[in-house]
Amino acid sequence: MGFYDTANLYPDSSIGYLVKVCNQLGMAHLDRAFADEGLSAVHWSALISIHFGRAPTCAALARDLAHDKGAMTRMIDTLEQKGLVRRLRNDDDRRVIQLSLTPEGEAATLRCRDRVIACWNEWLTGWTHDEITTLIAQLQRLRATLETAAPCAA
Amino acid sequence: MGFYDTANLYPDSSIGYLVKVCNQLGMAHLDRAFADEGLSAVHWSALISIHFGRAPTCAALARDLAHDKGAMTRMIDTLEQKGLVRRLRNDDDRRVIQLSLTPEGEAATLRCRDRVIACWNEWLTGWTHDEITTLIAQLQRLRATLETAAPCAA
DNA sequence: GGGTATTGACTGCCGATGCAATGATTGCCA
DNA sequence: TGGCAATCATTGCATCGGCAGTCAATACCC
Repeated sequence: MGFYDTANLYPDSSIGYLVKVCNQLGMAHLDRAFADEGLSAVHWSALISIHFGRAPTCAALARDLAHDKGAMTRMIDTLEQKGLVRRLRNDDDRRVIQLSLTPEGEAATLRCRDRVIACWNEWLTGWTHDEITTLIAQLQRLRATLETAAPCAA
Repeated sequence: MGFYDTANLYPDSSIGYLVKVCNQLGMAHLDRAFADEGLSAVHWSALISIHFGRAPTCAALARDLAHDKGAMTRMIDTLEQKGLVRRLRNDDDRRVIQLSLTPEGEAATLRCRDRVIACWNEWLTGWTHDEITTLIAQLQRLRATLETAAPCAA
């Protein structure tokens, strides 16, 4: 019925395994690319998310990156100490703390973005435009499913 | 020249971001699915890799999963304490410690595999066979690139 | 054969993550 | 209005991951 069965699920054919390995390798590369900025790839993903205004709060940021809420608080702590992120209490909803980039944070985010673009363009050398947009669309579809998925059936 | 430029790199179009989120969400789901076995998704990925004989040693396992070598030693420690994995010194190359699954480890690996199959078939509901094999092929291609990629150009 | 480089397993250290619980604030509903 | 649930940020705790360094065994090369 489904795609996978006990005869065809092995690491090289498993989307989960491939996604995990691609993620680990890509993040490790970017960690090194950002080392002289004192930032990690996870830091940058938070900065760029704030930059695009898709996560004005700590909780929204955690959801956007599928990250732990508690860990996110501490990550914001360090980014704030570095002078890259500002916290601002919201007066309409006093539970909320608005996040925004400082000018230094904005500058660092864009510097890192240029490196990310360079890396990915290098990694995607030889790919056609259609192949890339197809991959993006499929990953978006998968993300949407996983975000709304109920706990797996036993 | 490349696919990405400063005008089109935003989270929803970024392969890196999508891969990261899909990985985090998928692993979190599987962590919960394996909870009653006392295993995590990362544990299972190590077990299944040993099961398929693609990583007879600790170092090879770390490479196969793009995992840290030191962390892998400790992970094997816990899997050995749980009675799922055996360590056996190799007489031909005395640096190497052969890894193998115990019968209990084999059984737990297959039980978890069934759940992984169920989860992924559910998540891929509505996908055609071609869409899935296309995604797998693209991820394999990306993995191969990332495995051999030199540090990113600044 | 001998010296050097490489590989494999392991350890200490630091920082990061996941989970659960807390306190504060708001929304909802009888 | 009052009580209950939900949301937000934060924190403590245990665990895990990445990095660098150590020691032993092997491979390579002159």
